[in-house]
This record gives sequence, structure tokens and C-alpha cells, in this order.
Amino acid sequence: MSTKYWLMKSEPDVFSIEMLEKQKKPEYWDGVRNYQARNFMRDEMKKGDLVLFYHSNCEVPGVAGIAIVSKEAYPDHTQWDKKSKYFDPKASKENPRWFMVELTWKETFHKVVSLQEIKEEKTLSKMRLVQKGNRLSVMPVEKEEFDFIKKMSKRK
DNA sequence: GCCAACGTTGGC
DNA sequence: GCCAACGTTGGC
Repeated sequence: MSTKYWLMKSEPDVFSIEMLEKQKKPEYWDGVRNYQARNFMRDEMKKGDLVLFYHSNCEVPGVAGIAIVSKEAYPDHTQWDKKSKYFDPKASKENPRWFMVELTWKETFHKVVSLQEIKEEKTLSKMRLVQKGNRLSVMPVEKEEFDFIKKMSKRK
């Protein structure tokens, strides 16, 4: 199996790449409540896949670093937790609806590759991220796009 | 904080 | 199964 590449969004106020780096342990990616995003995580994400860690809903939205999938999809426990904002009354233990993966920190970019810069690159114009109205929090990216963004993070 | 673009829900 | 109403995401 070859490595796949992904982009996952997180609000840095809630959870940032810096927090992932500091905690020195994997983070489970709970709270995904979108079927398309779930399917990507549950069906396609494999251990060792590489993830562009994207900061959304903040001053400079963009890719802030790289993480690696360290555990493949398993049921998201917050769906059964009545006190959680992610509680889903339609999910049962026998038939879980929502899944999550675990990510381990790999790299924090010296500078964030901003959404604005990404939009300016013709090479990246096919990314789902820059297409109109895209709100997916988990999406696949091409190896070429992944490598290109990594290269952009090293620019002056 | 605004609002466009979606996704989901529920009445019919 | 349609679609209006509502909720959410996320850039700005």
C-alpha cells in the first residue's frame, strides 16, 4: 500500500499544530460529523499516511504543518456521550455512525502556507480546498500538491 | 460579526 | 422524494 496524502482542518484556538507538537503524543480526531469526511477517514486513511494540518477560522488560515496517521479509524466515543456537543442520539454501540483516527505530530512549518498563497499557485488550483464552497474538514490531496505545499513552507 | 455556500432535517 | 427551514462552516 502506498502512502496517501490528506488535508485536515482544525481551528487553532481549539487545537493547533503547536499543541500537537507539545503534547508529544497522538491526538484523536473526534467530532467529525460529516459523512464524506467520515468515509475518507474510515475507508481510506491508513497508518503512515501524511496529513497537511490546516488552521481554519483564524487570522491567517493555511497549512501549518504535517502530521502522520498513527492509528486507523475506530468509533468516535463522543457520539455516545450525552454531555458532549458531538453526541448523536441515532448512534448506537452496535452500529456506530462516527469514526476517528489518531494523528501524530511530524513537522511544524516555520511559516504557515496561507490560503491566499495557495490560491495564487496554478499548480494547486485543482485542490478541493480552493474550490468554491468547500467545507470538508477532511479531504484527499495529491502527492504533487503535498510536496508543493511543503516546498512553499521553506520559501523565504 | 457578517454572510455565502452547503448539509441536514422533517413536514407533506 | 421534494424542498423550505434551519444549522454549520469558514473566509473575510
